[in-house]
Amino acid sequence: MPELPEVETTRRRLRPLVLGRILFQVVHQDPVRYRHTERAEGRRVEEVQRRGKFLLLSLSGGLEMVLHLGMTGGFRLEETPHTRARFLLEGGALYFHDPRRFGRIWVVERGDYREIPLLSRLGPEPLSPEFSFVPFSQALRESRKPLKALLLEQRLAAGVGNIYADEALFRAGLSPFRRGKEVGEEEARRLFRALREVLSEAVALGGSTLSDRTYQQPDGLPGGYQERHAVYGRAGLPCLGAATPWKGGW
DNA sequence: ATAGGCGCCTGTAAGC
DNA sequence: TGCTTACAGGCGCCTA
Repeated sequence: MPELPEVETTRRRLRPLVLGRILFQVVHQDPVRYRHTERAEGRRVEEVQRRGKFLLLSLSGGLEMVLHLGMTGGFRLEETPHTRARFLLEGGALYFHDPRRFGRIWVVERGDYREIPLLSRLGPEPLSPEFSFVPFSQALRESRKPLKALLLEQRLAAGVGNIYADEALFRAGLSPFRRGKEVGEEEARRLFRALREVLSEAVALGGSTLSDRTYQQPDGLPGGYQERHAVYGRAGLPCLGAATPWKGGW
């Protein structure tokens, strides 16, 4: 569930905690999920960036630590029953918490993503100036897949998951079952715009913390966008601004 | 090219 | 109350 807004919020909170510090050791017992972390030891953290749902920590010596939070991954300031890796840093420790263990860590030569195929084929950042309508609508129309599936693929735009795919489609007034190639110019424009709006609003509010509280910031703070969800997790609930649940069908 | 299914993983909700 | 089963979902992978 950490999607672009949650990962971006994590990046912003994590950055001041690690920037310029030496990473002494990454302690864990899972060399399959957390690859080559020993390469990072003794390196300084030079920058903390995000690409789609990936966190990218530039390390001294031309290395890079890539993290994917999976569904339940996140950083905590203290140990938890689900601490999977301990980051021992100059000036303190950070704990990688991940109950379902879908999170992954790699340490690679900077920019060498051969071990991380998804990162290599990621589409454009939807909140960057490089996200432009023409290639977006062109890619839409080249596919017969349902819009929801297309949004989840990370090719049209990087960082969109279940929550924001649903929210953007709803805001654009498009059914998730519509096929890419059936979408007209005006509809494509609405989707393009809705994606940017929904994602930037969610970033501004610190992402979405669902009722399972699986996503939270290192200091335990929740996000604020869950209260704005128009559709995600709202099956059977009243429409926003309406008194009774929707009784319609598809 | 696309669809469907499984596996990974564990907490929680729902059903009996 | 206690047990079992279903579900959640990001992603890879396999088969049809």
